[in-house]
Amino acid sequence: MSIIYMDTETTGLDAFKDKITLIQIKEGNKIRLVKTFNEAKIREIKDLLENNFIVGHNLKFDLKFLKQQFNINPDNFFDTWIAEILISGGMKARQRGAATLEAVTKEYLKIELNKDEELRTSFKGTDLTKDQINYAALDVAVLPHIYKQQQVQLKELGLEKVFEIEMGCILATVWLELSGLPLDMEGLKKVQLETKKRIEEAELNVKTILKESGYKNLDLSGLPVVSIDSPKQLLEALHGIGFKVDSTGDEVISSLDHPIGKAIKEYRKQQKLLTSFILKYPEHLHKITGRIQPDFNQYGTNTGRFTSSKPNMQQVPHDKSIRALFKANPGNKIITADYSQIELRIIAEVSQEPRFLEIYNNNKDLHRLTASLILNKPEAEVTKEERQQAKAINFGFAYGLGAKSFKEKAKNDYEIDISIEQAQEFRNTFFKNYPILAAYLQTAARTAAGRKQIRNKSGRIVRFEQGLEGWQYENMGRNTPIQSLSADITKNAMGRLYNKLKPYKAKLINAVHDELVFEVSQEHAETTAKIIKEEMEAAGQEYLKNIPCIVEVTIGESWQK
DNA sequence: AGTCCCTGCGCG
DNA sequence: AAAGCGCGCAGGGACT
Repeated sequence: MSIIYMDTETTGLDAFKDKITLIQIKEGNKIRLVKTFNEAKIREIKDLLENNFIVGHNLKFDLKFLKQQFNINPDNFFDTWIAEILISGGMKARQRGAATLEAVTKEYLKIELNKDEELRTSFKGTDLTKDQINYAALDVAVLPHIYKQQQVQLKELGLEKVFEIEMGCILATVWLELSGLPLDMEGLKKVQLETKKRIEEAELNVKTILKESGYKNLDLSGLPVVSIDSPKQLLEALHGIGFKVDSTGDEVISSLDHPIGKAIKEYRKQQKLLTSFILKYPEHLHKITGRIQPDFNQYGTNTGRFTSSKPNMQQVPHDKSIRALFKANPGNKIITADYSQIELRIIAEVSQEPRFLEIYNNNKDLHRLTASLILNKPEAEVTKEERQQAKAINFGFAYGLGAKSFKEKAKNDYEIDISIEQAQEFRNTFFKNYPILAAYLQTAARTAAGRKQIRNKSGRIVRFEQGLEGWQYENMGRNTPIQSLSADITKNAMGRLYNKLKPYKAKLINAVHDELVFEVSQEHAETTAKIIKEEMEAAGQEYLKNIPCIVEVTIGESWQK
């Protein structure tokens, strides 16, 4: 097997619509530019790429096109884009242009790549200019030097294992982006009408309250003249009924001891639902596939998490009416697979807090335990609401939430009014009952603040930006080892599942941090659900050595929570 | 008209 | 003295 350096030029960024116009291949000292694609040539390239080790920059892009257009499926590769971000400790994940081939070339070869926009987007025809040919050839010519130096870096930094996870995940990401999501347009139209009605009601409600509170600026029909969307106008209206507030921000609105507060919040909620979600999804239906085809960025955050955009499928509201819109095509089922409390299990694993370990090893409920400890009552008497509250406690306090913020959170999320003293008492009780966790968190926070970076259990390094306050590093130090390991587990699972689910023609339609969603034919639903559970759990169990990793799998007609 | 920043809010 | 972490996107407002 030899090393092949590869890049492609396309007519655009859409793997369904646009076409590959050029494949650049560097093998040994030869650079080949392939621009005609007859059957024999495709067979030859397929054979070459599928049976060798491919090095390329952001291979997701090329692999997506190669699969879609030519059914070429390389499976052994090194991605210099991911390597670069990994080596940077995730810093280059979010710095625009920091990990482009141009930037990486400059860093390792000290030369400027001619990446001017005009040239870059000019590969539409088959007759290439000299400039285009030079440009295209240079893209692969630089790769060996980058590859060699990155290999050394990955080794020196001890990043080989996590790099393997990343490489194993690339084809799963291609799979994810090519799959897309089905959207139930009929259902959507119904929800759209209902939501518009709710907005009208909420608007009328706000205006009626304004009027009844003595607001004077009325139109001919006797209703207040105000656009609730406009902070300026809304502020004026609030002044008009006697509130001496200086903004219409959420905190101000929430603190209004008046029915108008709730009314405005309801209006905003419904408005958000309509404009950010319901009206957006149809705009993203792809003309060719008839599905939503979001972008997924495999190294979207400094912690190694995916991000999703256009549309962001990681922020779909829990509302049943919205999730139900992602409905299986006829003859198919949707499989939703969730890691159960993965972050808290990771906290248990890395901290070795005995009470956490005991809970998970005996299949008990940590939120309930926390509630009972804090409220000082038997677990059996903990109500549903109290358990919900304890959930916020477990996450919040572990990651550095203070008493004051907890008080705010309790009010905003659960409409629970507690005093700051009570919040402080909760916090004290929490750490008193989980002393090993407390000790771990303190060490993690201090070490991270000192080093300004962490290394998690799979070896991933997360470096923090410079110039922050000490407490900020401490909070990142508490959270990052957990969040990043969770990301690694999910990526590990995705790689495994890409391989295991091949025979079943399942589609991976979404990836939401600790949740994977699939669409599969009815006949294979049970079998694939079983494999999904097994593989996801095995992927987690590689890191959770002392406690079980549990995945909850449901088969249904649509995406569900 | 396009860009940038801010706030607010959806998700993990 | 006090401070949970990680995202993307809509809308407003300021600016060019």
